[in-house]
Amino acid sequence: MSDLLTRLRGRGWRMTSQRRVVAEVLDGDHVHLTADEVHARAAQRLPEISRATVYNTLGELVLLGEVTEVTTDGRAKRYDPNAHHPHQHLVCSRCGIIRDVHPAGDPLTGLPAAERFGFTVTEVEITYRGVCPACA
Amino acid sequence: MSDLLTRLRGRGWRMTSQRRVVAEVLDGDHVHLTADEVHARAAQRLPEISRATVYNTLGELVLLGEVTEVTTDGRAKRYDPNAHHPHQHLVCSRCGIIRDVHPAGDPLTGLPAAERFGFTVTEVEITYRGVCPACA
DNA sequence: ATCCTACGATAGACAAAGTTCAAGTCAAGA
DNA sequence: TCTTGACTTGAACTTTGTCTATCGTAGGAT
Repeated sequence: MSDLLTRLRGRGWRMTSQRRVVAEVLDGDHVHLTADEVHARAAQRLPEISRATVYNTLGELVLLGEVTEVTTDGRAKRYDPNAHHPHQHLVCSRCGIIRDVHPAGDPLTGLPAAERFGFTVTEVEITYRGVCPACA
Repeated sequence: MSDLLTRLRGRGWRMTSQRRVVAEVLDGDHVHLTADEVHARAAQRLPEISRATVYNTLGELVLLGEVTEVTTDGRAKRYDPNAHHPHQHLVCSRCGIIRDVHPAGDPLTGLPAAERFGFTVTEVEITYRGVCPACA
């Protein structure tokens, strides 16, 4: 994710220790942390980091398109750093574990013109639900 | 939705004025109210109804499969009474209006076995996003 | 290398959405 | 009509997120 840090600096981001730590916490695939979880992990490295800063930084990363928000359970939003690889989510109804998945074809084409009601449709968000092997 | 009332009574529901009013507020298609909106409308007919009762009743209706929860914006959950007619949602990114839509085919088949990671997948929830004619 | 200053961080108050609980009320069967 | 357990109430509480005034500092200017 050092990629991300250089990309952000290139966009005029002022680099602070707080922002660096938040970006590092979000490193990797299949990461779907809530804001509080990001804060907890960031605080392990930088104990004095505040909740407000974590929220601010996450919000900026979303605006920059580096991270996407995912709401799978109507509770806290989760932050998914895998924003440059379009994907959907598969969630276990029992334990809540989340997997990134890739449906066949372009999900947007599944919606016929007659069902678009004049909307200009640009995005699809799909959540598949079921029971994971561990819970079965 | 008097159907609903008789169905519920048949399932042993104790019929109270509060529950009746909540069920009546949720009558109709293309209804996507938040719990607070349900409470506000219910309170027009039954001023002393409490928030807790509205939450309890909505939760029971969801458990009974009569209503589904929809989260389109990461804010309050919305309650969709159209649970017996499988459908998905199309949301305007500007004004937030929600339309029920029906994609072609069974959305579950869009996820190849290789992408299921051993899950038993039973549900799909799709949110299409775009700009509605009024906002364009 | 040091200084400036605007941008970022902080703590704490605030707000929105939802849950819990003890006490009171009432639907429906006897 | 009586009884009883299921239902409702309101207030306090929790969780998640936002706002604001103040303080600190990254990074360009000197």
